[in-house]
Amino acid sequence: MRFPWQQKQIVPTETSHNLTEELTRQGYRMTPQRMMIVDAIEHTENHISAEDIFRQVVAKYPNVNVSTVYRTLELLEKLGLVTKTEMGVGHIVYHPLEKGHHHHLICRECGNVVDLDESVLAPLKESLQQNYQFTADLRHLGIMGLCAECKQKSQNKTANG
Amino acid sequence: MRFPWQQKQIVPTETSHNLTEELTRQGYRMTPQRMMIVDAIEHTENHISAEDIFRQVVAKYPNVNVSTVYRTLELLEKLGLVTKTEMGVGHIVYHPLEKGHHHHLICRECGNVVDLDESVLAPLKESLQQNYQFTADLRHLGIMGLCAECKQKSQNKTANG
DNA sequence: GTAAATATTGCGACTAATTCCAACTGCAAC
DNA sequence: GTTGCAGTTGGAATTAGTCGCAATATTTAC
Repeated sequence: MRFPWQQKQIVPTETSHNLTEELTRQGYRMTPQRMMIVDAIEHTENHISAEDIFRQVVAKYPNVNVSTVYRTLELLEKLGLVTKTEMGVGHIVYHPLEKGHHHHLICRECGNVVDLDESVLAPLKESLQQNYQFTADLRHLGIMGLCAECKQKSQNKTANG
Repeated sequence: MRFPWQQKQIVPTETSHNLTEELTRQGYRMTPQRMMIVDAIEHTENHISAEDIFRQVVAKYPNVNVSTVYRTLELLEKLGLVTKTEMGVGHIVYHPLEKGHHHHLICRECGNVVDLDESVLAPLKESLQQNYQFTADLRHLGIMGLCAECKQKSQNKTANG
């Protein structure tokens, strides 16, 4: 019998190479649980919640515990391998740093998320440094607001009603 | 016998006039619970957490329920009377809008909070509107980072160790 | 006054996330 | 092999916050 983590699909793939290698290189163990968690993170299009990771891992190995997922995410974040982003109050998602870190514009009406290039926040970071001697950590930012479409709609509503 | 909410100190004061008046003006009831909650919000120097509000209210009236605090805060926020700010992931605080809305620079080392004038974020808001047609809601923003002092310290540590 | 309608509250169940601790794993030293 | 130990895990308990619902309070209509 093969245990789930011994199956082909959860052996580290090309894309998971970075996270796995970095973990082992720094003296951490690549346990089956961590393999499955890393795999889930790296096979997501963009970002993924802790809950979703847990769901995926549990499907392969039902005994895994949520706290293991959170601990692994905490470790990966500490090592600078994944980014934690707050997408609106209370909704936290993760994504691997190798895919580049950017920000998110989240529409509070339709929930749509638009990625924002890091450079847009550079002037703000500069200004905070200059005027407040504060080194802002702007790697994980979710900015709430209204997209053009929803703003249009809400203006129509006000005008008509 | 007088119930706690009938005591002088929780009758709406000068500063709580706005919130109380606005609530009643819009057809909401000023219940003893709401009086105590509003009172806590308005007698704080700057901002206050839901938990702290609950602690204060419970001290006067032990039967009050947490959910009442959260519901009242939700209502006040909906009416635009208080602002909800995320001070670092997972730590949410509230403050009355009448005291002016500003932003916060939160040092992740020492935890110090520096208030930031709204105008500093105006260029960013402008740029998001221009380049992304996105109307950013930047009223409640807590920016994490390192203050000058802690940055100095961390650089020394790296240099010596 | 009472009755009906509505607003608000308390309670208990639930979720996401964290923390503590005892048990387990892998590895090096003997 | 087995001992010791740091790293890691599972499970149970805890925390902040949310939700549905029945009970209560207030307002309005009579």
